Amino acid sequence: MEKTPCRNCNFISTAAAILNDEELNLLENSCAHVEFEKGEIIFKQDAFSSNVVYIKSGLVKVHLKGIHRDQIIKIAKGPTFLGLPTTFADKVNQYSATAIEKTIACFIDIDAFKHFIYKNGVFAYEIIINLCREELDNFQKCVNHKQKNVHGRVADTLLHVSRSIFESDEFLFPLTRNEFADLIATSRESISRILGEFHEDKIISVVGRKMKILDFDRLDYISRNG
DNA sequence: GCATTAACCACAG
DNA sequence: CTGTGGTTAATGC
Repeated sequence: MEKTPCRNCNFISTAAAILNDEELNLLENSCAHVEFEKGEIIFKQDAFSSNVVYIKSGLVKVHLKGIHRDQIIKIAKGPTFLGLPTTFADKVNQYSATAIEKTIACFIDIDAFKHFIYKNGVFAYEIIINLCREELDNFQKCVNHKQKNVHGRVADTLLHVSRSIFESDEFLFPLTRNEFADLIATSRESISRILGEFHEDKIISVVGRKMKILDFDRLDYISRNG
C-alpha cells in the first residue's frame, strides 16, 4: 500500500484519474501517504498548511471551534478531498479534521495541485463539481438545522449515517453522545433522552453505540416533520 | 396562565 | 463516557 503509485491507486479521485502521464509523475512526487488511527488529528485549526488532503479511506470528523464548544461540521467518508477551502482561501487552516476510524490519507503539495488546475481544465472541472456538490449539501444542512427541532435533527443524522456512511440499517455509531450533540448543535443530555425515546418506541434499537434502524418510515416521518 | 421544548446542573454508574 | 432527575428560560396557544 505504501508504495502504490497514484496511477494504480484503488482510491484515485475522479479528478486525478484524468491527469496525463507527465502530471501523474508530478503527483506521485508531490504527495505523501499517511495512516491515522482513530482519534488522531489529521490537520488542526489555526495551523499553517500547504497541502491538499485527500482521504482514501476511513471516517473523519471535520470540526471547528465555536464560542462555547466545538461544532462538528460533518462526518466525511473516504474517498474524498478534504480541506480545499481551507488550503486555497487561507494560509492557515480554518477548521480541524480528526480521524474517527482508521483512516488513510494523502497530503498533496499545494503547488502541484495548483499546477493541475492551471494546466488541465478537465481536472479543474472535476474539482469544481465536487465543491458545488458540497456547497449544495451545506445549504440543505443549513436549512435543516435552522428549521428542524432536535428530534428531527437526530432522525436526520441516523438516516444519513445509515444510508450514506454505512449503507446498512445496522452500524456502530462513530461518535460519542457528546460529539453527536456537537454535530447537530444540541446537548449531550437531549441526545441521550431522544435515543432512549426512539428505542422505547421501537423506531431504532440502541445498545451503547450499536444501533439498528427498525422503522425507516417513522424515522423518515420524524426527520421530515421535526 | 398553562403546556411544551430543550438547555443547564448535578450526581451516579 | 452516559443516563437520569430536577430546574429553568423561552415560546406558543
